[in-house]
Amino acid sequence: MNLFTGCYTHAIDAKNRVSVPRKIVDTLRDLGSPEEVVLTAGLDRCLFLYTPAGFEQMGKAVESSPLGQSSTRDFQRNFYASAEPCSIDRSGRIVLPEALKALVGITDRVVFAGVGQRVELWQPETWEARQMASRPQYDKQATDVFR
Amino acid sequence: MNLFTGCYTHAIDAKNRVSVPRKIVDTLRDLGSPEEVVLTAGLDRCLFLYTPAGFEQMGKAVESSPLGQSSTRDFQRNFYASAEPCSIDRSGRIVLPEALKALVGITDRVVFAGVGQRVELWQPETWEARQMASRPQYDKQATDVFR
DNA sequence: CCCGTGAAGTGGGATATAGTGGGATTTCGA
DNA sequence: TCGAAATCCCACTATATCCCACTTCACGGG
Repeated sequence: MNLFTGCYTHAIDAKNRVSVPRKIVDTLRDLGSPEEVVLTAGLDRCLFLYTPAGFEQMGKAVESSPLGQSSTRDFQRNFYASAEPCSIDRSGRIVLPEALKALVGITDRVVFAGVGQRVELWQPETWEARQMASRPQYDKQATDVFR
Repeated sequence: MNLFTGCYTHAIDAKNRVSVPRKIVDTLRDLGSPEEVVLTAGLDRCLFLYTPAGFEQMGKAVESSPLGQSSTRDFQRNFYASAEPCSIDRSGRIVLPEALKALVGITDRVVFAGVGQRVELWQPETWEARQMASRPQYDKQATDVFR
């Protein structure tokens, strides 16, 4: 399946390395990018992880927003300037850039959350809190989608 | 027939494996997915089981929502992060992810309930209670369903 | 009526691999 | 040329996966 799913918590070692969950790597392979990803500042205090192709496509959406608005320009700056390509080494790990770690408060462990077209990286505590807070609305919204 | 029906109770072993009822597997084969399914958090404290195709179709409804809304992002997170593809091994079993088991209180046995387009997985006691509670209103519910 | 056959569900041991840690080597800047 | 840092490479462990065997039950034939 070519969608990211599942939720996995992995440890970050002293060299800022973290294993990419096997299931995520499998999906990356299905998407044609088994060893290159792009990490960038996400929304709600997390990082977004895309395939290079997925990142470019997301970029198109950003481009099409009206440049006239200063908020658009600010967003573009964050989106592009904080983006970093990362390669997956032969033991299935990436190195988390220090700047991105600091940006979302990731310290020694990270949650990989598959979210369809993208993967999100969270500090475990932040992820937990966010899930707790949003779950009550989930059932309500879900009735429109499930059948 | 390409609709899921019937109700079966199976044991979960020490490795979190559970046999998929033969009748369910037959329907999966008719739907063109004899050995891959997607498990996800359902409604009313049960899990939903779909074919990969069925799951992706639901994803389409999710994709069309605006990423700009934080409620959309939260919904996507719940929907995708709680989903796991599972493969059916050669003895007809799947492994139930620990997180999903915990989410709906499944312990050592599970009820497979065929519900048309999907299959539901329940903790037996929860299933029983739900059936008990809703049975008396069956006739009344029918007025909402058939019209 | 009894036994043979096969399929469905279950249990357990052997093997593979995902995740992690640490040392060695290379690269880059001073 | 030297030192620090990043990268590469190998090793270990816990867990997941594969594979085989057993049991129970339904069915059918002798």
